[in-house]
Amino acid sequence: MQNVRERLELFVKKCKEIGLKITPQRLAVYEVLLKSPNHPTVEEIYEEVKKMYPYVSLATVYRTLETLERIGLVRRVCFWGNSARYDANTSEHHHLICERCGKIEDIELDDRISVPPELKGFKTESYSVNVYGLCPDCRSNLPS
Amino acid sequence: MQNVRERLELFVKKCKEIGLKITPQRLAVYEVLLKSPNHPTVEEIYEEVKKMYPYVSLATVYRTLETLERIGLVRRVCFWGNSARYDANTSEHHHLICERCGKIEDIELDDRISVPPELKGFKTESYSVNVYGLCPDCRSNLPS
DNA sequence: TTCCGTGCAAAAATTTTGCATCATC
DNA sequence: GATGATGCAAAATTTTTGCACGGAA
Repeated sequence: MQNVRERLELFVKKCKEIGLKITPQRLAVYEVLLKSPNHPTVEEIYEEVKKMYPYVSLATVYRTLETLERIGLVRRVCFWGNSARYDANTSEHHHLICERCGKIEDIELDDRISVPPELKGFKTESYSVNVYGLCPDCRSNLPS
Repeated sequence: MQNVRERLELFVKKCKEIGLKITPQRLAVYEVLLKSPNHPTVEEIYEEVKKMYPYVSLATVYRTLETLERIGLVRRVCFWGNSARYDANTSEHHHLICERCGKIEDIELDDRISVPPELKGFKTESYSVNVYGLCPDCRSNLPS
């Protein structure tokens, strides 16, 4: 989490390279995502950004997320439920997903998978593993 | 694909066990999913089901998918884009996803990952690997 | 006959878009 | 000052829900 500042600076640098303007809203959205331990929905990101910029628009959040995704700083992860979730950790990493409530946590795995550079005509670039299961809360409240 | 019949029979059996009624709409939705080589959106499933049952309602498709998911016959896979996609292959298997257009294909991987039965308090049950890359079409039409 | 499931339509939730204004470069 | 980003509101899309009717058990 200490590298939030660094990563924001990288973001600024990248924006300048590409010719994107650096606005407080963009920085705020990315910062929220960087500081978020889980994988927030758009609505959650919006609520958080509003704490800093009360007049921000939800449309701006959507547009910013789209931009961040396009330049590769954020990845859309939508495993469960109806709304997309976002993740600022775009490095190779993995997820633990509760099949019951949809909770998502990042995990480390010891094993590696070797993916061929080309598969079914696709040029492969990265992979991520989703582990499904039941979270502690759902294990205790098992009804149904 | 030859086991569509078997799997429909399993479905019927499962419904009887649980006390769910067997309706033509349910069978049709599941059949469409079983025969689908890719991962259709709800709308696509609806269109396909309508070919057999022109008066079927979209709400029924949504409700049926929810039911199928609940009894474990179908999994929601929503890697990209805005709408959920469904997959009748609930066994351990993996996906190849185009980062540009969202195309999804099932793949086989030689490597296995050993997942501990318990992880961060979660009781783990299964996993799946998503490989990201560029599909053949997107590789040729590369304009960014 | 008894319920569960369906269809329809309306409502709710989510995402996108048009346009005038504002801020960054 | 030029251009791109924002805010607002409206539109489009996707998903859920209420309720009366119909069909499966």
